[in-house]
Amino acid sequence: MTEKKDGFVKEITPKSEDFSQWYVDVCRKADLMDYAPVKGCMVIKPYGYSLWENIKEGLDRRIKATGHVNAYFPLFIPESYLQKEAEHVEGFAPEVAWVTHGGAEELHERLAVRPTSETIICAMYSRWIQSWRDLPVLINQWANVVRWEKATRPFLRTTEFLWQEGHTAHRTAEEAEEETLRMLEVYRDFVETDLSIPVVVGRKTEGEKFAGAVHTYTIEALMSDGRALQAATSHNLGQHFAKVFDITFLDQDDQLKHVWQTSWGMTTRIIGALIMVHGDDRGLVLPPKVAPIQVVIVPIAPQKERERVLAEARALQRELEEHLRTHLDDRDEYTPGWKFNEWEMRGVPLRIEIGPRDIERGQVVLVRRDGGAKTPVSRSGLVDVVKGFLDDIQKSRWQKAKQFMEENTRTAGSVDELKAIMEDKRGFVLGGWCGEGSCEDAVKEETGATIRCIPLAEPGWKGEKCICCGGHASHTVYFARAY
RNA sequence: CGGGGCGUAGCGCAGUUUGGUCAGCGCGCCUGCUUUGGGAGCAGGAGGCCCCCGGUUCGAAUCCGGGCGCCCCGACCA
Repeated sequence: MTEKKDGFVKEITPKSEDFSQWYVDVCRKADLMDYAPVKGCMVIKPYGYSLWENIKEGLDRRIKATGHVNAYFPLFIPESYLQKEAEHVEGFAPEVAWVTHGGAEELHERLAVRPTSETIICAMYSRWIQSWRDLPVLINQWANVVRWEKATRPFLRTTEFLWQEGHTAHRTAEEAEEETLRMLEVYRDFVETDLSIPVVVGRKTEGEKFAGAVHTYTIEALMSDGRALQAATSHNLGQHFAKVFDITFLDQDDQLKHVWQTSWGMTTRIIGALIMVHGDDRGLVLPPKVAPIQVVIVPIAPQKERERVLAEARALQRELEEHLRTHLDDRDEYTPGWKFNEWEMRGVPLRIEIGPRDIERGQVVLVRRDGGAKTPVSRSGLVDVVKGFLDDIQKSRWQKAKQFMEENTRTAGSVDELKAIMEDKRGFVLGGWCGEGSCEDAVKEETGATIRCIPLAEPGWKGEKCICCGGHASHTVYFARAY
């Protein structure tokens, strides 16, 4: 696997040869994660975790800017709590991990390791909320959750994963709906702006919505193998949980009422999306805004000039690190060429090479991860130039992904057409839908594609008839095979 | 839960068909010297419960039973 070609090392299975293997190779070669001893669990290694921290920071900032505060609820949920909301139990029961013993003693009531925190949080809200003056409650938590999955893949589906879950309670149905959409927009903005991943914004069908929700909104992204991935969801819970957990408040009109609730989340799965949207045959490609290292400096230091070059490289680093996440790779045991390949596999957006030749000319060489173009740049005023490059890389990631999504969004008038597209090209397919679950199921059975969402914005093409039954299409929806 | 693949040095693998100089290779690691603009070279060196348990046999990495684990692909989920 280590043979060279075009000067680049091939340690990664080409995408075109085996996409799944490519994905796993990138996860490992980019040093994002390692497999843990427990089935379906992984270690998020420092480089991967640093990426997650940057994602967290960008999203957390937006969550707080919309008036939410962070809190932390317990990992363990009494079984009886989980049982309260019928749809919710049914949805999560098959994948809950249970704690049955504390030390040697068997527990009187089993404890669920949270698969999501609606129930425990609602139980607390019912104690905290009494008056309309207590509303809205706008709380978010960053936590780990566990879902006992049968088939797992790094980042995309792991037994334990990290996420953020927002849980809010409101006075009116309208306010809850506004909140649900507000947070959907927060996700869209974050994913599109910081991750350069274009998404389709829409509502889930009854069959695809969250267990216990009135309805679920989603942002759906398209991976470079043509499969869709749900990047984040926002649920309008209505009063389902409020009723079973007895979350009531006395309103201004002296009436006792149930609150209206929402919940919304984004997970470490988004890292999988980042890999699959931007990565290439040489490895990871990271958008500068979330890259753990935005700029890596690789000194070209022949023995005789070693000290001189390193001194320059260090000066360069001091200058840049005030503004950017910078790393100087001054390891002596690797050659420059080795380092080039290494940092490219790890997706660092911009590399700066500095060697004796550059010092003579008062310049450095900038090399973009996307495209790999080498540009000599004057040493003076470098910070602004580098920032300009990073902005441009962020933008061009976006444009490339956007173009890919547009080119891979097709239309179908029948199940046969959809099926042909799914077998050949995949991607998003717009089609008419009558609104019946039976047609949704039949399409899935026949083509492997599910309804990813009913878009909120006009998709620019209208399906007149249901692609399945031929009846009147009440919606034009996005179909895709999904992760 | 179905289908496939795989467990031998830190990693990637060969060896298993046909039991016996079979504990091997590449990378990595350690020491030294020479090197440094796209994974450097030479020399020397360290490193093993061959996944686990049982059986067959004079003898098992290899054959037979039974476990366990991991990966991939499908169905369910973020």
